[in-house]
Amino acid sequence: MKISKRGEYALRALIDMGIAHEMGRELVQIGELARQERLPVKFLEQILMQLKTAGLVDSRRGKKGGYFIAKPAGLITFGFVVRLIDGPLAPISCVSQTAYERCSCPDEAHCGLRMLMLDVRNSIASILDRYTLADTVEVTLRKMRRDKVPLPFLGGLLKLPLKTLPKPADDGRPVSPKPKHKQSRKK
Amino acid sequence: MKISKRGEYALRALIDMGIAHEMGRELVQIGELARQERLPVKFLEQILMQLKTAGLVDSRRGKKGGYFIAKPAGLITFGFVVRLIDGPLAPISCVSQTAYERCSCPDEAHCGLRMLMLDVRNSIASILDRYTLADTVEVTLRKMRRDKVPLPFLGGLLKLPLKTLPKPADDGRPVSPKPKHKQSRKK
DNA sequence: CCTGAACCCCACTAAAACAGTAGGGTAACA
DNA sequence: TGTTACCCTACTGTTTTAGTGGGGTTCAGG
Repeated sequence: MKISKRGEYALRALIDMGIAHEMGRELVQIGELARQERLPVKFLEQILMQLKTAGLVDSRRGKKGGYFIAKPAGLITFGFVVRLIDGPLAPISCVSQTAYERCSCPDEAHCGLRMLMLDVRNSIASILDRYTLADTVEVTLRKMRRDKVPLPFLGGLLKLPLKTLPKPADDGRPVSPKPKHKQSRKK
Repeated sequence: MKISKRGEYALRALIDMGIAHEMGRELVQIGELARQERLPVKFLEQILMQLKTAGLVDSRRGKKGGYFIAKPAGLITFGFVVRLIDGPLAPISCVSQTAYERCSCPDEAHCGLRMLMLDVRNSIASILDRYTLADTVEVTLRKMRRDKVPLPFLGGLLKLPLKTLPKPADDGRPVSPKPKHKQSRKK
C-alpha cells in the first residue's frame, strides 16, 4: 500500500511551497526545496515539471527564478496529487472510481474481496480527497509556532518582478476533476 | 496504493478455502482454486506455499490431496495476510506501526505529510485488521443465497482420510504471530 | 508394487516500475 | 554578456512483479 518516493517528494514540495506562500514568499528555488527536504535536486526537478504540466505549480525562469503553487492551496487536494503521480487510490482496480478495470473474478457482484477493498478505497479517498494543501499548511504552521520551532522560508523574501505576476487568482471549481489527458509521452 | 496480484490472489484463494470449508469441503485442490478464480496454477502454488509456511494454510499430499485453512476463519485477518504478502500497510514507512523507518524529513514531529499519512494508514488498518475471513465468507454466502446464484464447491465432497485429520482445533490467541521456524526440511 | 494425481521445492526470466543521473538548452536579471 | 535557475530528454542500474519450468516426493487405488 505504499506510495512512491516520487509521490512523497511531490507532496513534500507542495507543502513547502504552500508554507512559503503563507510566509509571504512568492517563489522558492528548487535548491531550497531540495535542501529543506533533503532530496536529490535533479529528481525533484522532474517531479516539479510534472506538477507544472498538471497545472498545480508554476515557475519563473532565469536568475531569481523559482517555483510557486499555481492556484489557491485550498483547491489542491492530496487525492488529486497522489492520483497524478501514483495512479488510482484503489487497492485493486475493480474498485477504482477513476480507473475502473474488470478483474479476473467470475462474479463481481458476489465477490467478497471486492466488497472489502471497496471499503478500503473509500476510506482512503475520503481522507485524501477531503484534505487540501491549505489544511495541512495551516496545521503545520500552528504546530510549529506552538512549539516555537524556527519557521522555514523566512530568509530573504524574494519577490517577483511585479510586471510579470503569475495569474489573477484562478477561481477553480472545488476540486475540478480536470480531464487531464494523460500526457501522451511521445516515444 | 495498489496491492500486488500476489496479494490479491492470496486473498481470493483464502476466501475460497473459507467458503469451501463452510460448505463441508475439508480440502480443495489447487486446480480448483485456480479454475474458480481464473489464475495461473503454478503462480498460485507458490503463493499457497507462502501461506502455508506462515501457518494460515495446511495441506495434504498425494492423490486426493489439497489445501485447507489451518485455523478458524475468524482468526485470520486481512491485515495479517496483506502484511505478509505485500508488507506494511502504511503509505510511507515513517507512519508504519509494524515496520517504522525514519524518513528524510528534518522534523517528524512537525511534518504535515506525516500527520496526514498517519490518518490514512490508521483508516486502512482499522478496516483490514478488523475484518476476518469469517466475516467475508459469511457475507459472501449470504449474498449468493439471497440472489440464488449457484454456490461453489458443492461438487464431490472430498474427505480426508480420518486417521490423519489435521489438528484438534488450534485455539489461537487472536492472530498469534506464530514464530513458525521455516520448516527445516532436510534435503 | 506400480502408477498417476497432487503437493513440494527450486531455479529462472521477461518486463515493468522505481529512483535516480547526466547533460545540454533557454530565459532573464545584473 | 555572463551567471543563475528553470526546461527538456535521454539514459541507467536496481528491484519488484508476475509469472514459467522442471523435476522430486507422497500417497490412494488398482
